[in-house]
Amino acid sequence: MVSSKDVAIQAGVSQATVSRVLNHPDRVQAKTRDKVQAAIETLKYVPNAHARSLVQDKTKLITLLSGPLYNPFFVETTSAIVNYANKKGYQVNVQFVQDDELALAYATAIQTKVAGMILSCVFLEDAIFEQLTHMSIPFITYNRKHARNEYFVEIDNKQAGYLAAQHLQRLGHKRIAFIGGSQKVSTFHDRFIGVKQALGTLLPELVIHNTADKEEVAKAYAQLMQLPTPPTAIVCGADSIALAVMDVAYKAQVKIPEELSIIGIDNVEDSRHGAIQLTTVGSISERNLGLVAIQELIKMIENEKKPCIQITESVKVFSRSTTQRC
Amino acid sequence: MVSSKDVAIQAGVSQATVSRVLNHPDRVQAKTRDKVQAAIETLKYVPNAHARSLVQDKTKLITLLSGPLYNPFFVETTSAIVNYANKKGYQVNVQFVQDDELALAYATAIQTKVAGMILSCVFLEDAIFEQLTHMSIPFITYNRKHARNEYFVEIDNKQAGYLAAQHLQRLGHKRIAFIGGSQKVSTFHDRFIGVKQALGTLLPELVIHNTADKEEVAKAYAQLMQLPTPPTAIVCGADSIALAVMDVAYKAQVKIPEELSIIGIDNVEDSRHGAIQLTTVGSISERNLGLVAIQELIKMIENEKKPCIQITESVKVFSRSTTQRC
DNA sequence: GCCTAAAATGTATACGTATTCATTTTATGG
DNA sequence: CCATAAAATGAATACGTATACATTTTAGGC
Repeated sequence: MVSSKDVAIQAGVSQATVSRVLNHPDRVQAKTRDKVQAAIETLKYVPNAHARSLVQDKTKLITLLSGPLYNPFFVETTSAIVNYANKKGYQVNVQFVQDDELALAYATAIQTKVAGMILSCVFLEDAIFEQLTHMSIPFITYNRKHARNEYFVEIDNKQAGYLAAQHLQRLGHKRIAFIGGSQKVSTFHDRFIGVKQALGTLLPELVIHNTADKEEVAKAYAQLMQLPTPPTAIVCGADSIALAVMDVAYKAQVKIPEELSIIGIDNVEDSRHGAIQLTTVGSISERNLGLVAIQELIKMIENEKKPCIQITESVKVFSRSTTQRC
Repeated sequence: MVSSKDVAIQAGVSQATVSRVLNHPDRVQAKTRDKVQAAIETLKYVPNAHARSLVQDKTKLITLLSGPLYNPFFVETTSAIVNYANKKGYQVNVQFVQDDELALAYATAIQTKVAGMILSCVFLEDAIFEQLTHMSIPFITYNRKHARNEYFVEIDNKQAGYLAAQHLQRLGHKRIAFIGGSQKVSTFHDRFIGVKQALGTLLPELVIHNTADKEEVAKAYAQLMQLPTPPTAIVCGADSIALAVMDVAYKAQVKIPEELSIIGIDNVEDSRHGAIQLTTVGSISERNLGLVAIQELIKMIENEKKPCIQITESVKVFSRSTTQRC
């Protein structure tokens, strides 16, 4: 490994000067600057980011703890986050964490001294909040939020659930089912509250929580459809769930929306596809939540101050082709 | 920031002992080990990965240079790569790089002393190869490969192109178009060669290269369909392109496959979706290319030896519902 | 040409860890 | 109980960089 010391020798200057050429080019004469640059080229020197961040006690590194990519929502947010951070000169350490491995993910993530952390996967009650605060690491959550109600970017989940259920109700549906994820996370928790607000009481047999991946959605779907009187419409707690439901429904030759109406929440890119045309609820501004979050995080990092961030985007129904009058 | 020195003081031992507790617990008495562990808990000490990698001259860090996530192929590979690497104790630095920003991506990626590098985005002729070799950084490419023909994992792209075109030909199609990406990358280059082998000469008006994102695909599609005699079938150089074509076709009320047959290459997960059912060409084993690549890379990193890796997976047609007899 | 201020460069040090080598403590066997 | 080997611990150092401080060089004004 070629170090700044090697460059210094090659250029006939001190190591400090090499460092200055890199960080404060204006503080060094043009002549010596050229000598050093030449030496850098010759030796193909590249500065060691670890040493740099060790001495400066800061890094250009951000850790992203995202949900799994089989959910297109996280595809879009991950993409936006990584690209924006890179543009701003930050490297991004990515992990796709399943809820049950969260603790491990935190542990490893914290070892790398990071400039900041951006996470989607937080439980309502989660110890990570204290830990990050204690280490004074700037952080922000997107999609989900913590019970402490600080530093988050989300859509109005209650309203989203409400509008989704209301949409089906207004189309005349009476037997409306709900398929969602864990109630331990704010997203599904709040969305379900919204659904209940719109519908009043839901029959327990028509409510399925804790589905995560495609297989579990398929199981949930099967369970609903083999009921004596199956639902005529389903509110899916997320577009990823809706897409999975559509998949199994199509494969079971069930016509959508003729035989079954489906509505999602998130308004992901995929839902707009000509072959999908999923009716869904999403933010009015159509801003990418990940992008909003990373922008806020970088502001926090670079301004060193932490005004409490609480962003909740208003939502509306995007009516497409997977719902129709009952 | 609390350091191992602080822990040492708290526990009444030397810093060296703290380090030993962390790295060679067997080399320290149970009693002192407990004292140190207690101190670690009390102070919430977490070791600094930068200092560690500085002194050891190695890291548990891998850089991934992936293609953009609007291509579902990269969604699947990124997911597999990151998850496997994490399981093996590596952090993954991710960048989604457009071909035109490749140089910048390399530059920043190299600064972080990494254990290895895994990249999809390489040009056939690309200086990165020499640079990585010079820095003796283990690396591997997936999807694309370099002209040097070393350290890659791919599918048999020529064969894939050949089979895709042949499939349409056997269905009786005469006017077959091709939409692909840059010919500077091995993937599209080879796939197009295969197409030509199967079809003999293609009319120049039916060949469109250099499409990257959705918009460009839409333009390409429009260009083809407003020809005096439009094609009856399209070979898409990648499933992502095929999906984009389907999107615009559906929105233009063009029936697939009745009015237009479409075949892709990659066999991504999305292509199996009930609402999509894209006919495509993909590896027989259906192994995730990214997974294969990361497994090989980690082997290289941990065995320190570098047998040349050249993996080309055989392919076949997955016939679904976007192609039919002309 | 000399004095002074300013600019440029060099020297020394710190960051937090792992490890080599030296030293101390413990265990073993007679 | 002592001699010796082995085990455990401590002291010192290196990794590559940035920077505060010291020193040298340059420029400016007379």
